[in-house]
Amino acid sequence: MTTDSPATPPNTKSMDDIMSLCKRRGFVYPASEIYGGINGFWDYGPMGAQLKKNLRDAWWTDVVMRGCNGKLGPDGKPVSIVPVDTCIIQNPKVWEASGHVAGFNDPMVTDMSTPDGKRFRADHLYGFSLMPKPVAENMQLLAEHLAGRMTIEAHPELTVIASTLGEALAQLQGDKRSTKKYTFDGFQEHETNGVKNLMSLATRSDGAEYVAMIHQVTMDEYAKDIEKIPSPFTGKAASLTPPRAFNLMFKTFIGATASEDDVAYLRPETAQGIFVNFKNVVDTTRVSVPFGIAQTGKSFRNEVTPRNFTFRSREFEQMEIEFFCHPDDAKDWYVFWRDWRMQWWQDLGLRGENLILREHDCDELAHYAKEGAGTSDIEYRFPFTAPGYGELEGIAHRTDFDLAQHEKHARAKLKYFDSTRGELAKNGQPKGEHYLPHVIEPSGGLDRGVLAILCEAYTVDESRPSPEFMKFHPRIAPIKAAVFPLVKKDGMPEKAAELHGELRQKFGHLGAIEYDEKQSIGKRYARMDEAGTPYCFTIDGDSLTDGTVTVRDRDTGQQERMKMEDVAAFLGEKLGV
RNA sequence: GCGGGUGUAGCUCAGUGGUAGAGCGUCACGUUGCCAACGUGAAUGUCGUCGGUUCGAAUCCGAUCACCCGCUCCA
Repeated sequence: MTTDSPATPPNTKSMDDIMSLCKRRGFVYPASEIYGGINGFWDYGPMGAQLKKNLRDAWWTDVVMRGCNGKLGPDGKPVSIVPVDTCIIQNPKVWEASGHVAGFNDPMVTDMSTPDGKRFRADHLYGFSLMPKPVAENMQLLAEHLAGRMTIEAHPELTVIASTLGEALAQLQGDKRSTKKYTFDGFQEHETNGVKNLMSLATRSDGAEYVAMIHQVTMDEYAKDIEKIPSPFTGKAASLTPPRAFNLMFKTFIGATASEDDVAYLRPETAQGIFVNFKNVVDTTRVSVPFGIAQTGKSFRNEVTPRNFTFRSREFEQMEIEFFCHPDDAKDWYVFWRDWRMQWWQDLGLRGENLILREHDCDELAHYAKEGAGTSDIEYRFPFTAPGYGELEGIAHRTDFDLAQHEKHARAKLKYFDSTRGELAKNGQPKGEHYLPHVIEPSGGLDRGVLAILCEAYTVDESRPSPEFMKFHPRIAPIKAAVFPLVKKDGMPEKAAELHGELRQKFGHLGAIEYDEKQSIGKRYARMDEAGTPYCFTIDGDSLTDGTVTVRDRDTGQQERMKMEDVAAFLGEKLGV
């Protein structure tokens, strides 16, 4: 970041206009639109599917096949990456080990008064309340209270975490804070409007009589009186966050009977498929640490609020690398990946100050990254986040958290034997070292990448005949080139069809090569501008006599003339092949 | 999850109780020798969905769904 340059204006492009173009030109459609759509899901049309494939291919080629495009790692050696393609559905124990199932399946409350922000299930909080006896004697009033139709001042004085009422009672009876001050004549269960409570007469040390109640803290009480509920850990009031349902995991059933015994989950990240195959890859493919395993694929999360076009959707595709290295080298590799991934996005056209690299502060680090060398985000300033930014890719030092978890839960030996380390033996060879590798995880969002590229490419220039156009980098443009006969006569269509066939044969594996003879030449150029086609080749009268064609550049509108036989070489160079 | 807004042709939108419209785009034919050219013609609508009020609903009422914005949330 430079400090003396003027502030970049926020991204002022209109998201409505971008979405409109995406629909009009077949980039993105609302999923199952003819049925009214479905919240949080989007489909890609012909243009979008090819754009997305081109981005995925660029990643696959540059990261996996070319090992960071040939850039040497911090150890001075070529970067080694191998791909896998693992299942969306894994053994449910995978997600127990990774922590995805246990912590985030139920409404959770976070206790901000504890140093580490303890989190517990909302329905596991039980409160101990006291009511003056005269009120309790009026059972009608009490019933109204229990049904939530009226409030009487009976906020819990004390809370505990328990999964049942009985467990709560046991805990409270062992808690000096209550037993020191009160004597009880025995708790009995009462049920009012389906709500079960334990109630007892209580006598305070000074002789005052109360009704004591142990009850589960209801959602209603959270909503109304959360400020007054004391922390179960510290006793402080006003320290609980409202219950939040983290229905992160998509649940499904294996087999036709669909019973609770057959529960499985759609993966919330591709990473775990890599971790559980770490040993397989090490044992079968002659890789050695440091090396990475890469995977692209769909993941699923029940987002709280899917929003902002495709930015936060419930089904999305990731491009993930888990890079395994010796713990001592983790810092170097973290820096390497962070910088190279930033460079990669820039090279695809996300230049300028709409793209930033942001190092996380300590307090926002994920649980698995606390001990690590750091986490950073590559963020893009989308029109809907401006002047803020939205995450495109996260680069995290995950330490050995995941491998350690799987080692424990699966009781598998995942330690790596590194024969290049350890003290030297008598013969001068290292003795080797067993260790659990640390992991640097560059995890990118493919759909978010596509969205960023769409937003970046969208350009309005009122001075052009076609003001609205898409400035895709040629490498990811879904249509690579178009061939036109200037007019539909005099043998021009035949000549153009010939060139079209040749280009399609040579470059069709990279993207579409279009042929268009409909309507005026200006309209055809405009159509291609809107689809983001970088080059248009036009056959005119001269083509028939001297074998030259014109090539028009999308961004400048400039034309130049070249020999027809040079067209393929020209386009190949522009596409970087 | 809460609050606000929007929903009519592929896109942008008009239509406030009485025949479903415009511009652009698309397609066809003609014209056209390089930048959304011109002429003629054509196709395209569960008016988001369901229900109610009414002789009659795109229009009024209710519910619901989707999208947008703000809050919240996002290991």
